[in-house]
Amino acid sequence: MPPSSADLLRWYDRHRRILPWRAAPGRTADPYHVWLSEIMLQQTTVAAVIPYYHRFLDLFPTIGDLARAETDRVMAAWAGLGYYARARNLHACARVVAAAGGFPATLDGLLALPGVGAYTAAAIGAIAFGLPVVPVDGNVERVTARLFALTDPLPAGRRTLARHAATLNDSQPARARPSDFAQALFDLGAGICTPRNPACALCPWRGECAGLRQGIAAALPAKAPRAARPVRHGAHFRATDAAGQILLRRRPASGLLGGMLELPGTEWRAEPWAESEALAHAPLPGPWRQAGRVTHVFTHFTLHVDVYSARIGRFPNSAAQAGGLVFAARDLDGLALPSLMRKCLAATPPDRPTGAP
DNA sequence: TAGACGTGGAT
DNA sequence: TATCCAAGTCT
Repeated sequence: MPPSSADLLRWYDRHRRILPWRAAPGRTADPYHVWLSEIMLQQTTVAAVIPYYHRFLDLFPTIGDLARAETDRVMAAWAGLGYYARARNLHACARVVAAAGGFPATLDGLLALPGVGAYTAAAIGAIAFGLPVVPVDGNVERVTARLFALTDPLPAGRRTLARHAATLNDSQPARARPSDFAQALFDLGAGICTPRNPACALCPWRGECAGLRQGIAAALPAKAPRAARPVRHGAHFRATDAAGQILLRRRPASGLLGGMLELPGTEWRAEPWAESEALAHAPLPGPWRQAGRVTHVFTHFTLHVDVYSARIGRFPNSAAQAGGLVFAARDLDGLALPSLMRKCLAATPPDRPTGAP
């Protein structure tokens, strides 16, 4: 027997989560709010997103404000959230949408926007425009795998999962409330059908769940084993001048931490850097001392950074010519510094000026 | 298709 | 401490 969308919606009406980007019952959400939240929520927890979401709406109340903002302001507001291509695409998308006078209300139109893939297009379509589609995110994959007892490991089994998920809204109650149905699936996955220790006894679909009936629900979806995470090493340099300014530079516009600021440093490679070797990459003559060591875990490698610190009287012009950017240390909070670089700065309190107490 | 792409919290 | 995980997209 297919799952009853009416049962899920009834459960949702009693248990739905209150979230800043959600419309009040019976109201339609603002497409700008839905889109902004969906981009932020990609591979990111609700708890991490909420403060960023509020800050963005404070800084950029409308998509026009976001479109007109300088890129670095957007990157700075995103700093710490990770996956910075999302911020670059967010800004590009805002410009496209603002120029067009609003979001497209079709799946194909949404899918053509920068940073909007199959999931996000469906989510915006269902939530903001009432399109009768099922957005398939990690929650919906998990619910679907368990409901139909689909045991093919991810990511290979993704096609099969999506095909089954697309049938979830086949019945009339779901079709009548596409926005609520999509969000009901999210809430079910986040609150009941959780990755570990699912609360099957409380599930509105417990009677129709093949995974529960077969006793395999908690083990689904199966996932292919992951590759081991390699280790890389780097060195970065914190130079502070007499005025309390520090020297930064801009990373390339694409790739890892693309478009963000960083302390000048070496490349990141498999072999550790000997001190003498690292110092050859210092942006200034020094004198440098190793002031800290930072470990940072990225998705696909672990990075160990030796952080060197030096206080010099005044930055030479050659530093700026080499792409160096000078900022007051007290302004660092508002800069486009990724978490890795904030760790490096926190690990190296600035050297005291000679003679200071 | 598989790998690149961040971060912080939970277990 | 180690591993997993979170409303994925792009190449």
